[in-house]
Parts: sequence; C-alpha cells; structure tokens
Amino acid sequence: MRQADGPALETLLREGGKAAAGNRRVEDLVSVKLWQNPCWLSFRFNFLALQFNEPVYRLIEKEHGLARPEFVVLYSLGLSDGLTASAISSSSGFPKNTISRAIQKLIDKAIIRREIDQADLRSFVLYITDEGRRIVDAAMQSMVERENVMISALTPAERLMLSELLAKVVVDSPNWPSMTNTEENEE
Amino acid sequence: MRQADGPALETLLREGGKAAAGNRRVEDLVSVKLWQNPCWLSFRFNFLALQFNEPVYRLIEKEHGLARPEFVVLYSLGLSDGLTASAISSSSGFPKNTISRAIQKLIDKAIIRREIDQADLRSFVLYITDEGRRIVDAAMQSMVERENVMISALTPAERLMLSELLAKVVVDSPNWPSMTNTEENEE
DNA sequence: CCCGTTTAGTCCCGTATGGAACTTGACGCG
DNA sequence: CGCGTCAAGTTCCATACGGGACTAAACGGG
Repeated sequence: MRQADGPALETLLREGGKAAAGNRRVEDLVSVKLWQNPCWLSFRFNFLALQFNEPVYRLIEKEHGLARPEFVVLYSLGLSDGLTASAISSSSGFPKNTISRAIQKLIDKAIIRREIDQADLRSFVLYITDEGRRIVDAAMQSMVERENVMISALTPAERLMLSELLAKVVVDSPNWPSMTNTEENEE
Repeated sequence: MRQADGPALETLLREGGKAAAGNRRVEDLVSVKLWQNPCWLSFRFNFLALQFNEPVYRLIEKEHGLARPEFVVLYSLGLSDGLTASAISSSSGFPKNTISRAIQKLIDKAIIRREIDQADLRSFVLYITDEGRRIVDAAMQSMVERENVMISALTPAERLMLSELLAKVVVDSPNWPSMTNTEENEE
C-alpha cells in the first residue's frame, strides 16, 4: 500500500511548502500540527474548514438567525431546488433527525415550503421560497468573499490546481472503504 | 478585490477537474455541490474533512473509548508534550470549557497527567502518560492509513502539490480579516 | 505596592445534538 | 392480496456542547 519511496517522501509531503513560506509564522502549536504531523492532510482540511465555517456560520446566525443545520438545508435547496430531506441528510453528513428539525424551523419561518411527493407518499419535496432565495443569495455572497480571502495568497494558476486536486479526491471518495476495523480484529 | 478575469475564471475554478474525471460519478447532490457551486472551496474542504473525521473518530471512540474533544487533547500532546489547556483550545478551535472537561476525563483515565506550572500558578502543564502514548500511536496509525486511502487517486507529484498548496493557505491564515460585518453595517 | 485589567481554568445551565425507537407508506413475494 | 422487509420522516430522551459568569493569579502602571 505504502510505496517503497519510504520515509523520505513522507517527510517531503508533510513538510511540503515549508521552505517556500518559512519566515511567516503561525501560532506555535498550529505550526507543529502543520509541519511535524504524520496526519498533514487531515489537519490542513480541518483547520481550513474551521477557518471558513466559524466566521461564516457566525455571520449567518447573526444576519439571518439561522443555525447551522438550517442553513445547510437552505444551502442545499439553493443549489438544487426540490430535494427531499434524506438527500440533504446524506449529502451533508448531518443525521436525518437534525435535518428534520431544521426543515420544520425553516417552514415555520416561511423560508422553505414542503409538498407531498405524489409518487411516494412517505416523502416530501422541499422548495425554497422567495424569502429563502433572498437569504441564501446574500449568504452565498459572504461565503464567496470569505473563500476569496482564504485563497488570496495563491496565484490564479495555483487556485486552479488546488481546485482540480481537491475535486479529484472528492470524485474518488465513493471508492474508499468504510474503515471498519482497518487492521485490528478485536471484537 | 475580485480580479477583472471575470466569470470565466470563476467557472474554471468551480469546474476545475470536471473534464478530467467526468465519467466517475458521486451521489447526485454531492455532484451538484461539487460542480455547480459558487463555494467550491469550502464544500470540498468540509466534505473531505468529514470523510476523514467521521470514520476516524468513530473508530477511536470504539477502540479507545475517547470522545472527540478528548482525542483532540491527546493528539495535541502527542505532537507536542507539555502544553497548556489554552494552547490546545486555541489551536483546535474548541472552546476552552470543552477542552477543560476533556482534560479532566483524560486525567481520570490516567491517559494524561497534569503539573502546576511553577512560572505561572494559574496554568497547568499537561503531559502524556505511557498509556496515552500507546493510544495516540495506535490511533495515529489508523489516521495515516485513512489519509493514504483518501489520496490514493493522486500521483506522488500531485500529493506534493496538494500539500504545498494547502500549507501555503494555512500559513497565510493569520492575515485574514475576522469577517465582522463584511459589507453590511447593520448593528 | 496597591488596584484595574488581562489571562488560565472551572462551573453553571439552557439548548442543540444525534442514537434509537417508532410511524407510516412502498415494495416484493408467495 | 396479505405479510415481512425496507425506506422516509418524526419523536423521545440522555447527554455533550458552548456561552457566559466566576475564581484566582499575573501583569502593569502610577
């Protein structure tokens, strides 16, 4: 599984870019987690996701009074109107009861609307209202701005490269095993 | 702020890599969020962070009985022994009361140990115990394996490129504004 | 060397969260 | 065409979470 390139490549990966931007400094422990971490990839993903999410969701809460699961629903419908609760749940990673509650609140606030799916009476199809569209458009704008700030250190070519690499990884995700007892076999 | 490259570049970024890996398919809504999303970057970060965290933390909970904040503490100490609670809190993004609780539990389980900092009687310095070291080493191995699975679709050169680009963004993070009222000025 | 301010860590407490059980409808099969 | 199984959503409930108040120690002037 691990190639025979050995620890040299690993070190290279972990410390990738260290020389390039060595003089600027981040907080001490962040620096350790960045440069001396066998799990370089996941730290960077989590750190950057947090740097995005924290300010964005705080702003959305303040501006529009929507909690994170509520906005996740709205965001999904903003990208693709007419979804069901379970589609949102599985694509977002939030459990379905959390999504269900969020949907209720959004309906109460008249931000989305629900119709029975004639083809399957168990499920509902969700639609965004004008008010919902207004909110999601405004929020999306703030989100895009935040993203632009985050990649402002990259050249256009680097941005494109990053986009492609991330997409490639996401597209490969259905092939990953589910990681039930990776190597140990304890009961 | 936005360059004059206009919507062409934006589309290019958003759909970066679509042509390359077009035939493989991910779940419908994931696909929309991947390719038709103004917020291409944050979706990818969040999606990939989730793909890592969910199985990893579930395994750690099962194998070692540690909840996420507890493991965050242990992980931090595993990388840099002798930290304080506040250092862990600020580098991980968890609020300090959550970290405080996690520390208590880890002490009860004899996974870490706490000593008063003679230089500053308010703070404690935390050390990992042998048992803690054993746990974190085992967990780290699973985490590295998961990372390797996640980047298995990338060539070594691509992995290095990804590492460098992500590091570059992380290193730039201290320069980002805090996003208090980005453009609107309502109180 | 005292007092206002800041920082480390803990405590209190309301609330959001998510696992699990449940309800209702679809589906398949003899 | 009745019954077992599965899937969509909801409800229940214990609990983990995090905001905010609080304690105690350090800092820093005047």
